[in-house]
Amino acid sequence: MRYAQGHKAQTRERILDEAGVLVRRQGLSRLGIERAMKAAGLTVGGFYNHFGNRQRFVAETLGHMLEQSRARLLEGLRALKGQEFLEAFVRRYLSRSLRDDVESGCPLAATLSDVPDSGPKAQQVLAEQIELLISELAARLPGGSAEQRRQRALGTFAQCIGGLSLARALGDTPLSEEMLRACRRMLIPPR
Amino acid sequence: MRYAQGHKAQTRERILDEAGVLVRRQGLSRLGIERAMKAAGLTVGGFYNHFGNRQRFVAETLGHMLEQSRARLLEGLRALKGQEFLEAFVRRYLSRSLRDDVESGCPLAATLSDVPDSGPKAQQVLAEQIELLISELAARLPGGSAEQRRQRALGTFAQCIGGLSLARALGDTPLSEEMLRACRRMLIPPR
DNA sequence: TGTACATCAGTGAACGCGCGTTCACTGATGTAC
DNA sequence: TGTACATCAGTGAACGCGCGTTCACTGATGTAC
Repeated sequence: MRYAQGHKAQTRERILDEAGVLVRRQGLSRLGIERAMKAAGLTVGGFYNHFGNRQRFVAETLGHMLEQSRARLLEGLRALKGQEFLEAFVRRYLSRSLRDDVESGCPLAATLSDVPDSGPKAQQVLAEQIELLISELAARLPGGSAEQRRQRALGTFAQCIGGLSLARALGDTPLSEEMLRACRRMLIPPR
Repeated sequence: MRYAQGHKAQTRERILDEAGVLVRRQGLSRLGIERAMKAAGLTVGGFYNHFGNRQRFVAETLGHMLEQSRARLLEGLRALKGQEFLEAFVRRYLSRSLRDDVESGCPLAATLSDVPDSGPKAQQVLAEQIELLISELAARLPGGSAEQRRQRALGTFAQCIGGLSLARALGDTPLSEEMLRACRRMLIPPR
């Protein structure tokens, strides 16, 4: 081999990392090959040494991003259970900081509507990642049976995603703040 | 004047109608001038007789679409109030038919993430339309004070949007159905 | 140890394509006389 | 009533640009002898 073992794999990882940043900023559909390569310190031509074509690249970037973001979303919450976990998760998700920190925040909101146009592979990756997140939520949420907790996980997550998407789209308006607060209160009723 | 009064205005309306269909199918960011004009039975060149540039066109299409869709969303529900209204609205919104009927269904899900990149005018239009919908919901939902009903409207709507977006992105998977059902149940607790 | 060769990650120029925008033109209609 | 002119919605070709993709090439490294 030409380089130290894993050099190519490292480069590939770096491209995916940088692509993830671009996608968070501008959405899946605007992910450009030249821009992603440039962000990784490379030129366009080398792209096809790592990825078959743009569609496969998009699907891989999506998976890479969602893996990272799922880990970050649950970071430090692994010890919590029940009501405590619910409150911590919702407060983290529906926060001004997650709304404004587009680059490291949750990419799902900026990504969901582009997935159907990004090919079946991307859709499959999305379904897998959501399933994983829902399972992890369901395992920690309060509630009775496993089925009840799973339903709660689905509903809670949908409201988080919807609230965050709306708050981001509403930008700097007062309505944006109001939206975050209303969703938090609905998911965490004051005791 | 050259044509019967209002001819130009009618053409403009037709372009916006057709553009709306395209946006529902492919999202705001993929709205192309040539395609929109062709769909309206015209050629590219005439576009600038009606709209200043693409960005303004996108904002106008967004407003046009959201006006239409708000009317359709509340159609036939104007007489209902309180719990009855809530149930009817949620059942209509979080249904398989609204999920699959992308072309006449709610365009917000396919549009939200593109708005920040579509200029300040588009963002303003979005905020106005959401405010209108929230007000109409708040006026009809069950609950105590006006403030409480407004919060409920915000939260309910966020969950509807989130659930629909996720269900659409998940496509034909079982998870998609599950998502719709869980959100419906969470918003309409069985009595 | 030294030399020739093979490998292959990355380069850089070129391509065809779709896009937003511009612009000189057309031709049907309304208006002035 | 008839004729010449003005208006203007719509046409169609052209433009520059960014994009995904291709491909001949480079040059640093590992391997064979």
